[in-house]
Amino acid sequence: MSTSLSSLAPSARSAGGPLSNRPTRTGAAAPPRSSAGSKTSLRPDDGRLQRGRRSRARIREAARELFRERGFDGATLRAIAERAGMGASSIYRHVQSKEELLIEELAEMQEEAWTRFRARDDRDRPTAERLRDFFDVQHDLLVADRDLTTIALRATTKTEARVAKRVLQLYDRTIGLLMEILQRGRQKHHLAKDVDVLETARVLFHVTNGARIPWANGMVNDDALRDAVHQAVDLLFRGVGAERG
Amino acid sequence: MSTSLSSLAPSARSAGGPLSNRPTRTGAAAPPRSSAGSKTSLRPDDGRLQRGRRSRARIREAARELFRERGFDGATLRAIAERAGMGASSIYRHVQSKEELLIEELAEMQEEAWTRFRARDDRDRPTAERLRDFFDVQHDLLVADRDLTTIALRATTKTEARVAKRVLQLYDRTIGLLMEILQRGRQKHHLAKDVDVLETARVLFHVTNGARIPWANGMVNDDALRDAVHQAVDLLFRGVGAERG
DNA sequence: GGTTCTATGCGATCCTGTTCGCGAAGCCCG
DNA sequence: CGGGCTTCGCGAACAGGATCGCATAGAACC
Repeated sequence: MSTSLSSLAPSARSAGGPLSNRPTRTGAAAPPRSSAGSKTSLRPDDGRLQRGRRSRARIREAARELFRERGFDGATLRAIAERAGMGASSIYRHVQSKEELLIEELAEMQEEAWTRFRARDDRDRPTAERLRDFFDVQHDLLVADRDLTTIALRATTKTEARVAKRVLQLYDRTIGLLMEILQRGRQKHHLAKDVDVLETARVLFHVTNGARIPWANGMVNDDALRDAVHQAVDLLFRGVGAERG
Repeated sequence: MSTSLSSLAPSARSAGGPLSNRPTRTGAAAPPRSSAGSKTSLRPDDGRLQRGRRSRARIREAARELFRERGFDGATLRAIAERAGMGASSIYRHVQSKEELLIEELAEMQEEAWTRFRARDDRDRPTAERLRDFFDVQHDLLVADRDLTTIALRATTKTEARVAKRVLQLYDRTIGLLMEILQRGRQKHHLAKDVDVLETARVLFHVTNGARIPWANGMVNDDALRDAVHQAVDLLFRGVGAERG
């Protein structure tokens, strides 16, 4: 529980990744969920494990369907369980929390966004254009699953949960990908030479993510969101300060 | 319930305020919760209303204390009720949801931040410096109540709830205040003349807000957060694009 | 005074995410 | 085959936020 006002309080404890402070390496997906120190060889063809994987798949499918039908909050765990053909508590053999079910899809979507972007990308285009393009791809995917934005954000606010860390990892990954684009831009002298690529990537990420909050709440429509993101990129590139002397 | 994937879906429905799309006015707190169309004159000295206000005050006090003692999630509604000397369900006569209790304090804190800033501000200083200063003030207050950031964010993910809208209003207010600073900067020619002040304010807000997420999760310490915010402001002012010709 | 309306308050109850203890079935080893 | 261990699954139960219907007491109006 907690989210205490004081518990984590005093300073440090950082753990790498672009969101924290050390410019570490980016990618690398999370390891499987089997507890780290298990000594058994964990043969993947174990009959039980096979059954487990099948169950897990059924759960994910049921969850995905119900999320789309009723939204995240409307999709009861008991309903998901029923559609997956099992009791509600059994779900917890495969998943740590309800949010995790959605997070997995967020991860998948993110990968998809990057793949699509790569497919249409050309590394020689202007950097700002590439960025806008990536955000467009991401935008289109998010519009289809509005809850992803929302719940990812929400998961981020459950301080104790491993889910929060997981989401932050995903965020990190996107930031890393943005860095990749920016790095290329620096090579091609699209960027001012004193620019901190990591910091810029973070800013880009936070801005676009933040802009989606009012959107997720229906205060802004899809197109306006897209425009806002584009504007933000432009703004960041041009800078708001008076002309430099 | 809901947070549906589709319910709010198709476009528009916007409602003013800097976060949405029309640059409307900023301030103005929410009206009291009594249902809008009541015909009674609602005399504020009504004995029942007085009692109500006292109860409400007790609730807020109890809530604030318990939030500090046990954190938001750790502070049970039943515990709050007990300390306020009433049954749990009675709280709902005064408040729409638990989050609302915290949101009220967020609002208060925000006002406090602005007041403090005003006290030490000098409108003739460089714009970037004023901005950094405001964020510092805000930072100091937030460090004292870490949950505020967290829960405000969480609240924005309950899309159907009025609390979400309320938080967005608060966000709007801050954005409006940032605009005020920027506007002054434009007058004093600290800004490039083609800059969209509203958009800039939004970007500033989202960046700083976003940067607090990893901080709230203990991935980044207080000072690093402060630095990140400063860096972001600088970045935005200087722009990351190659020198303009 | 009696009637009616409204703001409060309360206890019971609901709903939903999550935990617990138990048992069954599969695998390995001797 | 028969123990030991692990993976799955289950129903019961818990916790905590929220809702409901009923009760009470001021206020307003006749």
